Amino acid sequence: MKVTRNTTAKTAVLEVFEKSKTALSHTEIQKQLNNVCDRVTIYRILDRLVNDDIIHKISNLDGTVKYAKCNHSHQRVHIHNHAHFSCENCHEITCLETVKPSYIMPHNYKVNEINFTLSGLCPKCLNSNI
Amino acid sequence: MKVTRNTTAKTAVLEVFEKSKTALSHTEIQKQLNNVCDRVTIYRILDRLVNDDIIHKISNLDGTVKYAKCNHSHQRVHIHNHAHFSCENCHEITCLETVKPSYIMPHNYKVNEINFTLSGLCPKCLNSNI
DNA sequence: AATTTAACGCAACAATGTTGCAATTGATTT
DNA sequence: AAATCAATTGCAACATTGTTGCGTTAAATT
Repeated sequence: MKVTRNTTAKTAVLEVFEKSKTALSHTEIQKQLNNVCDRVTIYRILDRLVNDDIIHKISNLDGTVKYAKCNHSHQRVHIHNHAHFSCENCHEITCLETVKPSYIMPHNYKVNEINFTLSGLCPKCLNSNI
Repeated sequence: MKVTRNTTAKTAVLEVFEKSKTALSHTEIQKQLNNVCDRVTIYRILDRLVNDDIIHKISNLDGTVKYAKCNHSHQRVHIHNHAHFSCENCHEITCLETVKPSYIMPHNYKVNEINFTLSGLCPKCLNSNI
């Protein structure tokens, strides 16, 4: 098996995630990194972190892709089946770790993963009367 | 209010949707149209059809965007809150019109729209023992 | 048939993501 | 501490996807 290394670029990316309470796009991460590393390197780090189950990928309704740190606090095996909220006003994406949808599937489908994104107004924007 | 016109390009795009049982990406539509119109025109037609509530936009887990015809059969006012299934093997996306998730939201969020995508194996691929 | 303007084609651009390859550097071994 | 190995990086080049401006075309109405 491949050994993964703790490089300065990877550490820097992880710090950005640590500081952020919301999900981040590649571009947002790049801006915060301030030329710590190349654009391509960020893509590769994100790929690795997703593979290692350290972050997860979220694709938004408008087609944009964001990443967020996984919260492993309570589970041994991490499951990504929680919901995300996408604010139409500030465009922030937050994980709704407590929201787990229930649903009934037709027969003959094998479900491996679910993606549940709700959009509307987040508490912050709702309170400022948009 | 703007008047929308029935152009040959728009009719051709609608025919492609009519023939297809699954959701289609811009690229897939373009291939089926065989130079009926320009690439840009397809984008503009898709935008119009989404606005007119004739098709809906689905953004997939992997970041790809697809479109599918809306099924207005039983409702007056169309709601897009049904689930989609994305097959990991054949990459087809189908609407699961009957699947509607139930969930409980934290306070202070205003939900306008939901996107619920399940991925795994569709009946066709499940039966061929992948 | 004339008129109006929605829709179109084309070109050019912007954003996002990918790939190949030589150089670098983290981790391990000697 | 130096040598070794390969994971990781930077750079350049490319691919894909989506957008915008503008002059032209063609639906729909008069």
